[in-house]
Amino acid sequence: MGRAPCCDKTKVKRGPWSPDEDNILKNYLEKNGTAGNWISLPQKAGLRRCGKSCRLRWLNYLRPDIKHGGFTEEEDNIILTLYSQIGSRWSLIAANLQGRTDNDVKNHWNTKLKKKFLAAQNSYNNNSFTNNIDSSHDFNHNCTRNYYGILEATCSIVDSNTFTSHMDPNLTNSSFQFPLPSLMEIQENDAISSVQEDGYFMDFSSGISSSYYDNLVNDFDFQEKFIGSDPNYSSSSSNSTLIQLQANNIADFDQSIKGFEN
DNA sequence: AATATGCTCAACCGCAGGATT
DNA sequence: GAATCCTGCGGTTGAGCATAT
Repeated sequence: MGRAPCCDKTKVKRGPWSPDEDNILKNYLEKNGTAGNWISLPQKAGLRRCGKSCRLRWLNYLRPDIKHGGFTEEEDNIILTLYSQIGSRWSLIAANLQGRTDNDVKNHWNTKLKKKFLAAQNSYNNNSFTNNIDSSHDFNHNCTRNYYGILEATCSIVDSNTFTSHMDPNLTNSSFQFPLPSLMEIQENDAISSVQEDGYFMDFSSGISSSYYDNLVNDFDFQEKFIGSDPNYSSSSSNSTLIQLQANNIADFDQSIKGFEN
């Protein structure tokens, strides 16, 4: 047996709401609330509308705390960050934005942010990263995640007066971005990159997916250097596995980082 | 000025799942 | 336990507006 429709569609009004209807709904809800039942609300309020339509109109437009107007850059960043972590869970994303509804966020994503997001991903993923480190130099190194979910690494060459780039003699420090194949595969702060005296390392103390691992090893020419218990994360009840990957090629590091310069 | 195309966003739809009968 | 009700959610649609040709 099929599900009964929530209302008789031949007897309710559809389409855009008039100012009068808005007033009736707003006044009724401010006085009475929903009383826990949207389906019976339109009849009580004197509206020829489906209960679902009333609910949507209230939640997405009439509620007093709704913020109308364009999204700020900060809001964009929050949406992009959360989308990279949880996907299209619009209601959860909207819950992190004061005064925004899931419908607003979804529309904004579909019309503006999706293109921005995909363009950024394609741009990073099309760059092949050859991870070459000149081990004769000392680097300060730092990794953060930007709001596209891309891991950004910044290398500063500490002993810059001894460093000579083949591509650019003036290059003493730079930053590059390390594309992630999938935004959901590594949790924030799981990857700790480091430049050590014998090469470029990425350590994963918890949760590296097999596809990301394969990507590092095959596409980016990393090799497995160490796999075992991580002393920094072990406790009496559990141990974490440490996977350490080392870059194979050392030769053209300055060329690589120049290619990923901001 | 007229028409085509693209964009925005309010509204609708169907489904999932929890609550109630 | 099954049937039904209701809410909330994400995907989609289409009217209206803006811009390009």
